Amino acid sequence: MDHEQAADSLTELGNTHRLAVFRFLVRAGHEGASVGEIQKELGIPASTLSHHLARMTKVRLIRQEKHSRTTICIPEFQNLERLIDFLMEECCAGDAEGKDAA
Amino acid sequence: MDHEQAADSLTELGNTHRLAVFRFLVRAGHEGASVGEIQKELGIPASTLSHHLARMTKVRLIRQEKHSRTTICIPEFQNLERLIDFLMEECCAGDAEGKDAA
DNA sequence: ACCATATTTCTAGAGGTCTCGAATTAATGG
DNA sequence: CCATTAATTCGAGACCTCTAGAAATATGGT
Repeated sequence: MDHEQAADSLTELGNTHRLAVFRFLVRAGHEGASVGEIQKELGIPASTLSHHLARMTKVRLIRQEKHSRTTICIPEFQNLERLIDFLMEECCAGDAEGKDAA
Repeated sequence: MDHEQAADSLTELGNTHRLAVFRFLVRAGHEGASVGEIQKELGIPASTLSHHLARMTKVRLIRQEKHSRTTICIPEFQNLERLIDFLMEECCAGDAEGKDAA
């Protein structure tokens, strides 16, 4: 994960709707959820939701699989892990005592 | 960590300058770094940097301690941990097989 | 072919963010 | 005091995001 990709991902997560969607998908797990299911759960207007999902897909926080009419959204768990690692990288390297003393 | 605070924190981290500053401070550890040191390291104009630091302080990603003329910035490690936990909460609860299979 | 369902694209207004020079405030040293 | 250093506040232009209704697209069923 490079700096720019991390910043982009964090920007996308920093929106109330997108964060709610992402967390819903994280809970849903590897099977994900369809756009319609997300809409029912969170009550976001379709066009707004589609816009947010497109943004999250673009930065690879999620991926979308189209099965005939329905679009399934699945979190990119590996990228979430990479993002978290990026934030904690070299944590407390400057501390006198043991590192990672978060 | 509630939803709104998480979203606010993520928004702040989602800016290239702020992310660079935050990571520099995470590396610096519990002793943090002064505004001047951050400026020297990252080469961000003073007014711009001050603006970004104020925003990060507001959402408690960092805290600022004033020692006479110099302002020391220190990451709020606990809040970073809470934020990360928030993102992973109930990860894969909907999966048939074991949870947290990120 | 026709209709319903699922989702995306278009559009546009309202509001927010980023940036940084200039001015300002505050604290220290001589 | 006066100059210097450290940092913040002000101001304004450029740019981006959010939102959601309306229109469009795509697929499947009958």
